[in-house]
Amino acid sequence: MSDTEPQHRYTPELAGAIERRWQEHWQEHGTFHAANPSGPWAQSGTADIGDRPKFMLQDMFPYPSGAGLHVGHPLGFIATDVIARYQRMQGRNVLYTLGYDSFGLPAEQYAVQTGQHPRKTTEENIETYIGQLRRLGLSHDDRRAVQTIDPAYYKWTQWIFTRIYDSWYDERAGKARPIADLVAGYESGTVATPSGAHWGDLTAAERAASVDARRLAYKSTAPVNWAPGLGTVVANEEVTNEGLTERGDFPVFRRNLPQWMMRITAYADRLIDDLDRVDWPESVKAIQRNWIGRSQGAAVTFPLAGSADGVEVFTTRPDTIFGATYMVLAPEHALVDTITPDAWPASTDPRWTGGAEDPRTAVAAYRAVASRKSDLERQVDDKAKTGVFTGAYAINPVTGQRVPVFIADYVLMGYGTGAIMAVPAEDPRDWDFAKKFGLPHVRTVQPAEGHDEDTAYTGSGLMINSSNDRISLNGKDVDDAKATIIAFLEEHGSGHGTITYKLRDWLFSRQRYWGEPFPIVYDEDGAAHAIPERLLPVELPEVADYSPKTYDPQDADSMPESPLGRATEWVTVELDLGDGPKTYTRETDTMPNWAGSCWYEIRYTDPANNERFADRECEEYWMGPGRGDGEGVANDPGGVDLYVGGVEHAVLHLLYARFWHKVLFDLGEISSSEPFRKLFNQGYIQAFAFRDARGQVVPANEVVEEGEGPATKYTWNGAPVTREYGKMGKSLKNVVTPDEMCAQYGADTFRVYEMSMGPLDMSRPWETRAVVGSQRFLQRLWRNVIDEETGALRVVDDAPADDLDRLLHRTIDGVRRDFGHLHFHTAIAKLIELNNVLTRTGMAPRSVVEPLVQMTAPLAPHLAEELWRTLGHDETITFVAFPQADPAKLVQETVTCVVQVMGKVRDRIEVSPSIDAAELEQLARDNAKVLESLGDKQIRKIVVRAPKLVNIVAG
RNA sequence: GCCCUCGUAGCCCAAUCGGCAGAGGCAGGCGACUUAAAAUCGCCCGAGUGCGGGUUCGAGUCCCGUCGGGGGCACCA
Repeated sequence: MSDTEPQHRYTPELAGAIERRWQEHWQEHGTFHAANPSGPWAQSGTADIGDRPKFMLQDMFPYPSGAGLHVGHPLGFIATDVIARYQRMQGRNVLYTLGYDSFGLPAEQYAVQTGQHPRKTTEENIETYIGQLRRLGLSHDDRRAVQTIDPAYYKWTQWIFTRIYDSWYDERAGKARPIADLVAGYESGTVATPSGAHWGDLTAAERAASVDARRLAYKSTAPVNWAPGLGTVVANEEVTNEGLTERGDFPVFRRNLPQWMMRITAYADRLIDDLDRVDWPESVKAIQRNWIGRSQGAAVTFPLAGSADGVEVFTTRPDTIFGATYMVLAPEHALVDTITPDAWPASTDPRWTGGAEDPRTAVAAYRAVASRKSDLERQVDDKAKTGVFTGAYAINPVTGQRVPVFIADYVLMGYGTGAIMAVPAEDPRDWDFAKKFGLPHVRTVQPAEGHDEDTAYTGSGLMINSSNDRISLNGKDVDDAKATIIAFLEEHGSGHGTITYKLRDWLFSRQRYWGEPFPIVYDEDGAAHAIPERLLPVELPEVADYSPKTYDPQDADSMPESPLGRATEWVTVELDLGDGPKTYTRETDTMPNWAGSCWYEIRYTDPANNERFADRECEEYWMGPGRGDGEGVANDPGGVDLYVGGVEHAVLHLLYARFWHKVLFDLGEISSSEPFRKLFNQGYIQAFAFRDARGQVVPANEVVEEGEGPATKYTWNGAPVTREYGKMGKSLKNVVTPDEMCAQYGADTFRVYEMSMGPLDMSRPWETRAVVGSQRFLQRLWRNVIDEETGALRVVDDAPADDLDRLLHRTIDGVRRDFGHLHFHTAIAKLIELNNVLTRTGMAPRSVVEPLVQMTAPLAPHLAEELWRTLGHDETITFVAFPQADPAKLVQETVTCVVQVMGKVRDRIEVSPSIDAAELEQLARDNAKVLESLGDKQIRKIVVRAPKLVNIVAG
């Protein structure tokens, strides 16, 4: 076979050789090293920053799993590489690299399974990734490829933690400030202490507590998500809506445990409001807004019957307060103990008591059951409302009616005030509960015509049954009623308008080994102290057993236990924190794996810096507001010019990273107030999987396909199999790797194929047999430049034919536009089209071939470099200016004008592009085919869109 | 249940502002080259846009409804 093959054909073997050669060339020359404005790389690689504009782009850095990459993973990486290369050809200084997120649960679990140290497996996995990716020719600045497990990196992760720890959120200033300012505020009395006491009257411990209460990173005992099967607590964001952990699907229980938290809730408003300043997909903005869940309403206090105390509730429907016929507290609510009497009030409905002799027994029993329920179980018995009467009554502040107070787990402690006023007539959940417990309802909004009388009414309407001797809401619409009643409540001291959020503080502790240690030690009194910068990093110690203590997944009463707690020699440490050497105890929890990814984009700008997490000048150069694509944009927050990644990080990583970024901004450490100015979500490459009659997965690449369309039959070893569509993975036996593709076709072909499959943001199925199309394109391009038999240059210096020249400029114009919109698939189509014309004419003028090679360079860089060199250029094509379209050549000499009668095409005429409407109309009126189809019909109207269309309306 | 997306040829996908439904690729067919096959080259084939309404001179595109795929949220008061 190979004897007959032309010697200089662009075969996979030749492609592979070319690719390796250029990859070495780039490596050797530091071609992709980006210069910084200051520091060691102020002059770098091929150039200094000069007065070139900058462009910073990146992928969401990968978490290297043991399985290596399949063809779906590099999709985003290839896309960003195309953009990076395109931007370089536009003359921009481009910051583009790829680091590794490498602390965290999966690495640890994998290490536990294989009995190896997580560092070893993690580093091996990273090596595998680097090897696989190197083969693709990605133009990363490899000097900037940070790894979160590197102590030189996590030193600064820990340092940022201490900065957050040493900060508080000043609501009046609307930003974070150093903790010293808080102490000064407490001292001067301009900031009230939590207890309201004078600073001077507080003991040292009370003062410390007052400061701790305001820190942005704080330790507290609060209900957290405890997953016994995982042996650690997890953040709210890491619990799926089934109430299972995102990693491993373990049940989650609510437990009160002392844990480190991040006060992300202080930033709720800014995290929502600043979404208006970034260029992100609306869907991701919607997800974040929804997650933060800002809702406007009122806090209303219901006095307790026979007591001076009251219960504060949060409601978004204060207008319905006249219909509040009972109240519900969350089972964990602090007031429950104080309000619950010893005995049931006279004539208590037996349905309310849970069968208990007295309220205290009923409440205790209900609380026990509720606390043992995992989130999953709460989901499962969904609509069935449960609860018990506390024995206490409150007073509806507008009706004066006594209303019974219940506890029920459909009210959550973590939201609002953990207490509600229940309005069965206007809330379906309250309706269900009221129905079950025989509680009354009063309609306060007139339901719309035809409303089912046996349900709550949540629609709009006019208020009814809502008046007392001081106020009447009757006849008002809902919005008007809300405003009126809030004003009334405020006037009478019973309530006020307020805003509540679904977002809760970020649970930052993990009882795991494989994470950043906290830079925190405790003194003999148990008070926490931050480790000063000079003693960072706090390195992760070696331990004999790094696996966490896990439990039966259902064992709700188990307690988390950190692996670092076993490193006894490490835990006890003597330090001088400024007041002489003392013995301290280290924090043994570690940070969640999100910590390292909260600020890596900043580190990319100056990764070799040992003095600072990033030089201020570097951060400002690459990420500052009004720079790069933010130039000329009003209110630009700065940040990475383009960030590409999957939508699955919409709340986790992207919310946390924004939060840290804003804290650093507030503290004056950085100039940008958002980390990622523009976000793009790439789609996924999915794959078909096949199962036999027993439901067993069979290898997808051995399945035979016959027939077309709905009649297609799939067989494996002659037996019919069924097809399904889903993720690529080992268990589905449908994995295709980039390594296979590079071996079979070459990296350039693989890159072009991935980019040509469809729009980047859409998911699509992988189809190996279609890859050959991309190979044919590159092969034809090669053949247009180089004689396959002799290896000689085939290009001629003749001027191209006029129509070829025009096509070239249309192509340049279109490709530029497509690259700008990340529409690589249409750009490739245009390049193929131009190349096919060259193939067909059999003659390749240099003035067409060179721009074609240049335009192909971002997509198939190795091939382009090789052809560029063959064309006689010594320099890398990397920085050669991208072709410019000549506007004069974009203007067509003639345009085909469509002549329609009643919207139907009747004729096409060639006209000048500059033809005026009147002239075109006349041409259409006189057109023979038009006259024919018009017959004797009257012309009613003529729509002229010169020069492309005329539509004659007749009747 | 609510929200967001996508439905165009056998398959993957194009179609600026509403203006000729087709740029490109795969598969398929025919031909050239070949002893033959593969590869290569040339030519060809193909849908009225999931379905039903509406707006408009004109709808794949806008609006309403509906069905199907994918994703997010869900006792959040």
